[in-house]
Amino acid sequence: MSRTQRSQLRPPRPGIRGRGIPEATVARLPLYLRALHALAERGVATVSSEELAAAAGVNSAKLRKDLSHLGSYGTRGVGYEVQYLVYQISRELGLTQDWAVAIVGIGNLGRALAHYGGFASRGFRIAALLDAAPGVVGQTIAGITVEPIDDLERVIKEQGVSIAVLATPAGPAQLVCDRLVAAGVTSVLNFAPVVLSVAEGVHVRKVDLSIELQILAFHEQRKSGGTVMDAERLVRELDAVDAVDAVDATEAAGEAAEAAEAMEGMRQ
Amino acid sequence: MSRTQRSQLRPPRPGIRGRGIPEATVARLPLYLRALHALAERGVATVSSEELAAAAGVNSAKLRKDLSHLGSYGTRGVGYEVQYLVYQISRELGLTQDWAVAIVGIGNLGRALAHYGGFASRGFRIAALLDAAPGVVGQTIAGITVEPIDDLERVIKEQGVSIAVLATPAGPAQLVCDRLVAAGVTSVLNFAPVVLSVAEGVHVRKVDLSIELQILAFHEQRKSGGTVMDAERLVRELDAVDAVDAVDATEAAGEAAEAAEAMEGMRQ
DNA sequence: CCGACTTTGTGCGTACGTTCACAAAGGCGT
DNA sequence: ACGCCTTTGTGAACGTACGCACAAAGTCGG
Ligand SMILES: NC(=O)c1ccc[n+]([C@@H]2O[C@H](COP(=O)([O-])OP(=O)(O)OC[C@H]3O[C@@H](n4cnc5c(N)ncnc54)[C@H](O)[C@@H]3O)[C@@H](O)[C@H]2O)c1
Ligand SMILES: NC(=O)c1ccc[n+]([C@@H]2O[C@H](COP(=O)([O-])OP(=O)(O)OC[C@H]3O[C@@H](n4cnc5c(N)ncnc54)[C@H](O)[C@@H]3O)[C@@H](O)[C@H]2O)c1
Repeated sequence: MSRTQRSQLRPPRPGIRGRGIPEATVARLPLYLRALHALAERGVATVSSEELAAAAGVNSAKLRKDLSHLGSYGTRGVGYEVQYLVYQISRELGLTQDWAVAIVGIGNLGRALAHYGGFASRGFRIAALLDAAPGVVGQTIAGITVEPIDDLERVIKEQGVSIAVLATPAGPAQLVCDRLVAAGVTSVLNFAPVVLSVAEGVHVRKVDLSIELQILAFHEQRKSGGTVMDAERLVRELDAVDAVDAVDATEAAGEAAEAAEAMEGMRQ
Repeated sequence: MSRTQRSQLRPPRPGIRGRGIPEATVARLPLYLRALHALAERGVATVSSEELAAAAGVNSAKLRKDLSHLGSYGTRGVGYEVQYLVYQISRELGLTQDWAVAIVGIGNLGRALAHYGGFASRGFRIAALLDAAPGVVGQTIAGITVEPIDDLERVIKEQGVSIAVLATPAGPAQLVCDRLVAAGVTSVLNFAPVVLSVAEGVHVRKVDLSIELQILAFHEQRKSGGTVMDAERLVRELDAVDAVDAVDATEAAGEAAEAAEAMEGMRQ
């Protein structure tokens, strides 16, 4: 058919020769790091992949594969040296240097973040707080004076901020983000419930509590809606549908587990 | 039915997961929902997958596939009816009913969450606040009185709480979680930097701001050394490296992609 | 120095997720 | 009534992630 030879069209760009660490792995490294810190504090010198994986709540094979992306840092028959591994992961994550972080939007959330001590201990220094409200600007929070948003560009540059936390309302978020990026910020942690669009090369991660709750609600509904997704029953119904081959077979199959059909009538 | 009469070619058997919606899709539905709400507020009646995808910041094919898991709710040549889609997604996510949510640990973060209005508007009713500190218990926050942690079981049951937000320090988190689950909670949104272990059937989602920052730092480190990460340039240089396959790649390439290689030598 | 034992690092099969591309569906103008 | 144009829904290719299972590598007691 006409659709085939695509594989030749694109010069294959396979894995960039080992250097690129999978995103999924990167997301787990902080987890390992935390577990390792806890072990180090307890004076543990050496840990096996099995133990560390248990502490981090992951499969041990996955942990080993993750670590193998950083290099061969384990000793067969023994495990990993805790201190050494802490250092290697820290280095890989860029935590051996200090990062200046700015928080923009010092409301309920921004305030809580500013007070939180868990950042400094990981190499993130809160270098500036910014807000637009006259009542907020000038306040001192956790030892830092809130600066006016008009000074954004100056503050970002003076402090060498490259990572910003965005905690303004949704409305001004994109605008503020644009200014941050223009001022030199290249990573944004966004709490505002909006999809930010940024230039290529700028990294945005979002934290959206509403979304998390909605995902939980989805699963919650599954649980309460009848018994726990009875697989047997579902199969039986699908088979029944196959046998009958009724008019709306597809739809019935699609909605087998529930009476969405009834809802259909509710529309409008 | 009025809607469709899909091709008879394919036996209606998408697999044993007739009703199972992929987790990745579930995670995006709230995003679509938010975009749809915004459209509805602007009075838009109909939207194409292309437009909606842009608003949600995803690929349009992905959006269509996601929606196709809910049913065939679009009209070819036209798009999706906004109101109808809002209803269908809401129903799928279980947002047509009200969920009673408890927040445990009313410190910096718990307080911010309690004050946040964005939950109620999505069908999440904050039904209880719980804390252990005598100074906090009895306070009224956002119209709700903080109850003592000793009353956890009673409160959870009285209010019919099935979703809890855990915002205590890391130390007591697992213990509190166990009590919550024992009292009937089956979904937990965890802010404490610990890996919670729960019985099967209980859903835990975690929000960890430190981890998010560390992931950003990782990417930030990759960028620094060059100016603004120019994707084209990077690819060109990587190709060069591949071709040469030598230890001494260009300096710029070394910084961008081969940094870890050099570090490799530093070990020991 | 050896052989038993432990644990790593990874090949491989499988499952899941993403994206492309297009036939089929349906509206709409004429 | 018809053909054009837009857009959906989905098959298929591709890519990424996961976890099992095991050979290789190393430790350690004797
Ligand atoms: N508080 C929560 O628990 C929570 C939960 C989920 C999401 N969020 C989101 O996080 C963001 C912040 O929430 P919040 O509860 O702190 O809101 P908030 O209203 O308490 O605080 C917002 C702060 O941003 C400031 N601000 C407004 N416009 C600004 C601008 N242009 N530049 C700089 N600062 C500006 C305001 O002065 C205010 O201090 C919101 O987008 C909210 O939707 C908050
Ligand atoms: N504040 C932040 O920005 C932030 C950021 C990332 C992570 N976190 C995490 O979120 C959690 C809460 O952070 P926070 O800043 O609000 O801390 P916090 O110390 O301000 O508040 C913790 C609250 O939990 C209460 N508490 C302690 N033990 C309890 C128990 N056994 N039962 C019930 N309540 C108990 C305390 O009385 C206190 O009110 C912590 O685990 C923290 O690591 C917070």
